[in-house]
Amino acid sequence: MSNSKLYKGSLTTIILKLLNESDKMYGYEITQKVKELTKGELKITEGALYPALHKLEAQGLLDVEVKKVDNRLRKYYKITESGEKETSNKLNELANYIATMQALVNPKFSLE
Amino acid sequence: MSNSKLYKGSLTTIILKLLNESDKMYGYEITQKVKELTKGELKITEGALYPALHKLEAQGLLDVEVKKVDNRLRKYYKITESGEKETSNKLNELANYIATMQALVNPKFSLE
DNA sequence: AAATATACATAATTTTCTTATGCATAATAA
DNA sequence: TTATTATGCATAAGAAAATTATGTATATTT
Repeated sequence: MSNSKLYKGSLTTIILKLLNESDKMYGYEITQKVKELTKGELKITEGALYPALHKLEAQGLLDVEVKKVDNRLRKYYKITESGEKETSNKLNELANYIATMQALVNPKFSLE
Repeated sequence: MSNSKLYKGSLTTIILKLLNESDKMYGYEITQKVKELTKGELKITEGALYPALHKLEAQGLLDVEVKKVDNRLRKYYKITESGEKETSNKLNELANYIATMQALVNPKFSLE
């Protein structure tokens, strides 16, 4: 993730959320989708993305399937059942974090 | 910062924002204020806080003044002029980050 | 023919945290 | 009265999660 420098820790949430919504995606596709959805605000770097995908796979949150398309390899990732649960956890954490930061930074929002 | 695990990079923004609002604060006071404002959601650890304060001071964003109160030392931090500018930058970045994440994670929010 | 896009991967480094430890005084609880 | 908790600062070791720099390879566009 570049062009934001901020708030490391959200990449996993982004990956899980995108894969939770689509049947399957491959790495490069994820980088393009994020660029599109954020109007270029967020650019996921490969150095961050691929290790993150490998870790999620190792944790059993994603399954992988390799396919050859146009003579090039693609590794399609698909969310598992426990990945779906973790997605929900991560999204809750994110919502909670945003609420917390707004309470801190914007006096108008107070918690509870 | 503990009890949240989330989103490294926000501590500096929090410190600057709090100091931008009050005349001066000391480290321990900041930890208590954050705990109070977030209803215990966010607990800033000393291991994160003090190095962060030292760095902000070294960058010229904060000034420091040592006082002895009740026979104990307190290091009061006060925001500088360039600290005020940086606060505004950081708050914009935060607002931008939140908008970006909502666009990614919540289909209802789209950028622009 | 050269540059850009597609597609994956890893290593070195940096940033920013957590955890652990250390020192010291004041206030409260057992 | 003694032990614990609170107040107050600090740093070192380690972990986590990025950035930056490479590397390989094919396809497409300029």
